[in-house]
Amino acid sequence: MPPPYDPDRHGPRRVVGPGWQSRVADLVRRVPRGAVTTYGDVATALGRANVARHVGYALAALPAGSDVPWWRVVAAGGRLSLPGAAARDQQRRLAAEGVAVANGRVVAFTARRHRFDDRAPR
DNA sequence: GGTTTGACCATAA
DNA sequence: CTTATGGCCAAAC
Repeated sequence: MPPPYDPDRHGPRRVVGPGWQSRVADLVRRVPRGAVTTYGDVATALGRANVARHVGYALAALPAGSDVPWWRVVAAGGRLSLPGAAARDQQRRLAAEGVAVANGRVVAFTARRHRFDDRAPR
């Protein structure tokens, strides 16, 4: 039996059905070092352009120590939309791989934006 | 059932 | 550049 879900420790569990979490994770894993993508791009690549928010929820639920580079996912326009201290953590992680962030925005966002060439099945 | 809450987004002013 | 608004979806309450 899995332990009971604890929103305080795992964040909001807002998914778009079974498999959503892992499909988001698999896609984000493909974003290479030094590149970024957006919640909307991930949602679109998964065939659900209207559930960008749930991409964020899925990432928020990742276990600590996950191999998923969640910090490479930013909001539209290259903005960092994480609450409070988490945004600084994300900025630090991005900087560690050469992605500069200034005033809450990824510098040269368009150039660093990753394109999901092959789209995923619905 | 209804209301609130978000790691969102596009658009308008 | 900024804020405001409406739309969106699913879980929590």
